[in-house]
Amino acid sequence: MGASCDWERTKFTMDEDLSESVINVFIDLYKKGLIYRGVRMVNWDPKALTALSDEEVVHREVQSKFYYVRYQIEDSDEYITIATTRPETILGDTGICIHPEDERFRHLVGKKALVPLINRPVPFILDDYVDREFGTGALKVTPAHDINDYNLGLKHNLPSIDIFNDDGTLNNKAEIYIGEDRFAAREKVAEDLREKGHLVKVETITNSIGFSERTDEVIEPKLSLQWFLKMDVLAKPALDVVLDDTIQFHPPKFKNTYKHWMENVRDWCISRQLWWGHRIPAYYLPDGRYVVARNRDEALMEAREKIDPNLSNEDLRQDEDVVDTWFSSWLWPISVFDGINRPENEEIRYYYPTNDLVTAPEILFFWVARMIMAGLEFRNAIPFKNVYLHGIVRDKEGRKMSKSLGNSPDPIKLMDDYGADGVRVGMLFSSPAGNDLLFDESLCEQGRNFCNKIWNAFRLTQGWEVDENLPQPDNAATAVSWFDSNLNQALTTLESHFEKYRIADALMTVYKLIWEDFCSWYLEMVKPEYQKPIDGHTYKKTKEFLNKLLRILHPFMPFISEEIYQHVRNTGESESITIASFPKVEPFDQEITRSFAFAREVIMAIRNLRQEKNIPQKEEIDLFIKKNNEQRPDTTFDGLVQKLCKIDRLEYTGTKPEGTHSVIVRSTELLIPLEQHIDTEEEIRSLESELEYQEGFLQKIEKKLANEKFVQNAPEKVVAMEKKKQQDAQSRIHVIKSQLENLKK
RNA sequence: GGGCGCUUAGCUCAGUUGGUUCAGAGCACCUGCCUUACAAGCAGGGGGUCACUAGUUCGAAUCUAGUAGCGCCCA
Repeated sequence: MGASCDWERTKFTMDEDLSESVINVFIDLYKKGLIYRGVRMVNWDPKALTALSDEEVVHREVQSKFYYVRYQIEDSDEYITIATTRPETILGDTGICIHPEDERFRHLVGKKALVPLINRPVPFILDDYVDREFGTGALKVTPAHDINDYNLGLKHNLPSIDIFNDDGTLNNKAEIYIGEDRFAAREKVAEDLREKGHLVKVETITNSIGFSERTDEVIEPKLSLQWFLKMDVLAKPALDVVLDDTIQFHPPKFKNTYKHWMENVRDWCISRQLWWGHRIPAYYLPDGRYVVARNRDEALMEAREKIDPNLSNEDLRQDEDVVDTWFSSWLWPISVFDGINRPENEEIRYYYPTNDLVTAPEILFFWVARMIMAGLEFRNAIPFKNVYLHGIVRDKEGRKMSKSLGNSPDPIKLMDDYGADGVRVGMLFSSPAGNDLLFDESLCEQGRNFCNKIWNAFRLTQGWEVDENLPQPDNAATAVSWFDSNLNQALTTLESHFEKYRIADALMTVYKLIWEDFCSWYLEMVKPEYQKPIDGHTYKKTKEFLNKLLRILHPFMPFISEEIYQHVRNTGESESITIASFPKVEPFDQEITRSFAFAREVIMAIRNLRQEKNIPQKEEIDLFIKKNNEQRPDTTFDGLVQKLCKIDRLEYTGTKPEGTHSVIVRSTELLIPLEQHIDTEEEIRSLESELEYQEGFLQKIEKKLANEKFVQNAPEKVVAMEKKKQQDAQSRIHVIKSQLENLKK
């Protein structure tokens, strides 16, 4: 939605040059001895006839039968009972596992059990993997058909007997029911066990079964020959550059996660049984030997050279498998500029390394870590300096949005309802770096309202009639210099947020700058009276401010900022905001922003009083400001206070005039004449409660300052601040007290 | 089972490496306004023992340890 991309440069990992890079890298790593073939347990989908990644397997709790089967002990009348949900797999059993401390079975160690129906003798092994409480406490071990059994088998040197064909039917290793489907075989085996007296009982249990995300077929764990990439050599340098902050993660908490993974990294299984992808460049001979080469011709040459000079093209069969998609993605920062095939070309030298990578934490390992490895391995340089990890949008229940769950909001619908900018703002508002966010449409609504606000502010300025001959009123001049300072101050804050990758905070700064400072304050300050023109200078400055604000806003709201920019841009400026420069911080007057902060409090206090006393907006009132000791009053914003509060007469006074209601701001007393009866009793009550609060506050500070340890240990700045607070509180208390005295007279 | 993280207002979340009246934002809620850019708005308001317990410190939402819930990643 509104990304400013260079659409002339699109790339796909399956493009010819990028595919070539993948093949070249495969061959290079193979020659370095980093790629090898090995056996591994995969998630097999017998219907789709492919291995699946763990992410493509959906686990569901289902009702299953738990069969208790007894195995005879060899050369004995004794039996041992084991429990299983998959009785058909006993045909692939190669051991029985018992807990080393389980008294019930200790005497069986060294003996053998006979697998029922086929009478295969299998040994007992001892391992504390077994849960003594579960089932019967004895576990049948089928290394070829269960990942845990596979690991047990490896540990205890048990053979693997694979009894299934790829389509889930039994093969001749099963000895019986050859050609039957695994589920039909389960029924038949159970029936046979019952007939022969091996079935002790059947229970119902709930267990978790993996299903194929695509075919919904029950996943069969299957041993298969796969290609692997050794990780240790590649991981070490990739870990170092993150640990020493050559590459920085934002937020940095992901360093730990990364470290843990890189230190425990396992070899990367890079082959996939899919019909699409980059095909593995390995060519097999009929006897199973193979060569790895760029293409068929080179493979044939190499095979003739190394193996048999009489080989022909027909003798070679290319590996059916393809490489994992990440095996092309990890090259992206390099291959996108053809830096693998042409390492010295101009583009790769200009664009590599880049600055920032923006991605989700969930692919920190899959992708980010591997890009770093590839960068260091193939270019001897890191691919990027910063990694910004944004949150993942989840639904209200905290679930990841996914197509299969159907819980994603329809982005087109969202844009119809809130506009693309509105949706962007909604997303950005709730994206503190690295934390997930629960999707909430009300944030998009907020974004839409913001668009509306900006548009209306623009409409207001458009509607103004400009009179170039009109001199600039003082109020407008003050407003302009205040907003100019305020804008630059906000820009400073904004820069610091950007530097720290705090995008949501940056947006909030812009949001408040536009909505509160520009719309609610500045525009109200300079707005001419109804049907009167605005002076040329103020108009020009206002248009400049708007122009600047749009450029600041553009990264967050590209569409509306461009639309309005086209109306306010000056001749000679960039023709599109997408290429306009971001405003730079200019020196600003902090004095005026401080002075405004006070004026703002005064204005708010008066508005408050109006509301409390039900004084209509339109009715003009007078304001007396009691002179504060010997201090010189700051009158910079007096005119604007008058304008924004509809004050007819504003005067400084030494004493409180009759019939005025008093409001205290900081330690200044504001006195407003009220025609209606002034409830002295109530005023006294409210002043007394204010006095109580201020005295409590003062007490707290004085206690702190009386504490020698505090004065000694705290930084000077903090102590000075406390002293300032003390003074302020004291003078406020003084004002309240004298006011109370007046009232009680 | 291993690792990482979370718990702050009714809801969704900030709180920038312990110190301004620091307890915040938006939404929701309440009050008053159809004020001439904007009711998708304006001006105000209420609301939290910062999960719990103990510690470190002059000072803790922030640091340490434990407890209780919850989430994610990898097995």
